[in-house]
Amino acid sequence: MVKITDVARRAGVSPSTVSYVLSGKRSISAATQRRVEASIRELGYRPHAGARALASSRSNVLALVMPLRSGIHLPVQMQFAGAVATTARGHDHDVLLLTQEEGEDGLRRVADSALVDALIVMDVQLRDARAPLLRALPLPSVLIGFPAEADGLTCIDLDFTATGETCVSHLAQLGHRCVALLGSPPEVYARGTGFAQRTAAGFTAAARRYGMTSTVLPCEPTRAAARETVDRLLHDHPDLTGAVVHNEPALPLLTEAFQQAGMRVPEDLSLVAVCPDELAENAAVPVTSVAIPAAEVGERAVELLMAKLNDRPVPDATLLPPVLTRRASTAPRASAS
Amino acid sequence: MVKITDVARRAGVSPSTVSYVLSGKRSISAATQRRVEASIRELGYRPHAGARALASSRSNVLALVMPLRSGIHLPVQMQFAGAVATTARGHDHDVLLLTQEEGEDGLRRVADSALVDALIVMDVQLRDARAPLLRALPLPSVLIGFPAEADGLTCIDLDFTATGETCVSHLAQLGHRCVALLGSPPEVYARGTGFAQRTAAGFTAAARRYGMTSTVLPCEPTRAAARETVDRLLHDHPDLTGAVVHNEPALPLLTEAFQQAGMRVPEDLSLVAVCPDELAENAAVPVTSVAIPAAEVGERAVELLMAKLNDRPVPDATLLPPVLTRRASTAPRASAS
DNA sequence: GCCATTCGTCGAAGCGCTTCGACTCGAAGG
DNA sequence: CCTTCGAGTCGAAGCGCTTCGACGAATGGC
Repeated sequence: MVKITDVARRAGVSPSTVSYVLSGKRSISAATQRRVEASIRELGYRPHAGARALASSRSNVLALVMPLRSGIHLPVQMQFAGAVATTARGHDHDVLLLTQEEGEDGLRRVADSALVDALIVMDVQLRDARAPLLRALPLPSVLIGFPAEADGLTCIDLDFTATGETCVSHLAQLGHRCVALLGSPPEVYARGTGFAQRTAAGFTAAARRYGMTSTVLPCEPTRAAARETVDRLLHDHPDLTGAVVHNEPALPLLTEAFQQAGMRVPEDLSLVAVCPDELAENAAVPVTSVAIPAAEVGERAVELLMAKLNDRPVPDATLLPPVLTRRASTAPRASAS
Repeated sequence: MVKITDVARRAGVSPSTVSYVLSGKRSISAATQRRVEASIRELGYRPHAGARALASSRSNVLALVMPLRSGIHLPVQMQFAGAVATTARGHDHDVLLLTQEEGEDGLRRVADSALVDALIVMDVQLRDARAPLLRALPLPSVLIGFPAEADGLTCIDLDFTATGETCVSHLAQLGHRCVALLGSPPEVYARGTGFAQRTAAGFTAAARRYGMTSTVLPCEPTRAAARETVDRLLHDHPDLTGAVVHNEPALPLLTEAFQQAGMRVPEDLSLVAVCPDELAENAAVPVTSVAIPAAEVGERAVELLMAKLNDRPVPDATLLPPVLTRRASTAPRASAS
């Protein structure tokens, strides 16, 4: 194994000089710099991560806590993880994978043992037991999603309230007057997953503002539940012409259910989804949708963390604006039926 | 930060004794052991990972190289990653996430800097550029999948040859005489992804052995391609009564295409899939399938790595036997049509 | 009852790096 | 011309842990 003293000897300098070339923390003459860099290259030197961490008390590793229980749409998570890993590498950091299961102890463990410098926590619930812990830890962290009590924490997510509004607004502009939000299964709401509530709130508020009739219904991602939900919805609101689906796995099932109930998309019913673009594009009828900007969230999360690690100030809350892409599933309301 | 000397002082022993209690590398009297453990608990001591890595030249971290390009079925990957993380934790190791993109340099980097003790590489291709590197590295590694030249490497995967055979065998026992394998898109075969070839080989060999007529066709995961593939297949083999699908995203599309072509499942066509159980169970008609044992592969991969780290001998190749689960999509061939 | 072990513990020497103070040298300032 | 300063470099002191050899005490064999 080649070490810093080897590099130093070959370059005719002291180890500390090599270190300073590497870190840039002191000025080095151009000539020395060149010699040292050549020496590093020729020997294929790579600093020992442990030694570096010990001496500098920086491990250059971020922890990423992922919900490996399925449920949340996987592709979104993968995109997110990929963006985190890639962005972290761009800042000379690596990513340690922690599972949700490890819970608070896991966070404490990697923090106390100085395995990582900072934490990214995904799938944050409204009442998340990890929130107080993260506040107390000496390590910087970024949460994906917002707990009920977010002060003192740095959080980032798609702006779901605005997302609900955007969907309604799009339908309103097309002339729709009676709309519904088909959301996540009841247990997601019960679990207190903030985004579900927020979308519903934005949806309802915007509908009221536009003077539209609106309903919010949860929906299990099964064929039967989709069928039943749609039937009930159409029974209660026979003049329904617009629907927003915020439930990825149920999207195809609901589409199918609407069609079986005699509603053609988009002729009789305009459909907007909140889901990854990929899914919206590949549906039988491409669906107008607000994308989940997973990659951007991941990238921004890492940037926030890097800022915090370098004592740069960061905003407490980062809400990414929703972007609605029009596809074939929405159309102006048939003027007079 | 509480360190080993603090623990030692409070327990009335030397730091080395604390270290030996922690590692169990020397015998310690029960009384001392108890005092030290109490001291550790009371102070909430956690060894500094960097210091430990430096002194012991063991980081207790495994690298997991994941293909974050999508394509391969995501849920399978997630299950796999989850199993790796969980099993690693069971052996007191953590998992560092590397993306496929980082390629060989990434492997070299984490190896040379002693960031990790061992490597798990997913999505191995038949002609994988990383194979020679892994052979040369001083770190133990396990590959998920088999490269063409596998000697000197430790590999693990589902036994795809046996999988192809198992599917045929199941169909044969049900009386089918003319069967087809609908596989991955052509580019997967071209890329040299071993598992596709191996399934086809097992399938073809078994069909010959049973004296059955057999065909192998690739299929793109699009509605149009599925339609076309099925039409061609039925045109060329009008007496087809059994099909094996080894292409997760195309499974629903192919099922649909068969039905549109007038083949009811399982009355007219018995369908076997090679796919995660979850997918097979939730199809419109639950599909008889050979599961991809992602979790088991992940777990076994870590176990293999741990064995290698402890200088225990391990087999070069581990092939997990396929397990076929009967569901509603296969039935005896209609005796006389 | 004496020597040879074994058991349990300690002290000290690193592991490879960063960083702080100190030092040298040449340029700038009075 | 002497002082002051900054740029550039070095040496040494750790960072917190593991591990090796050594040592005293207890044990067992003869």
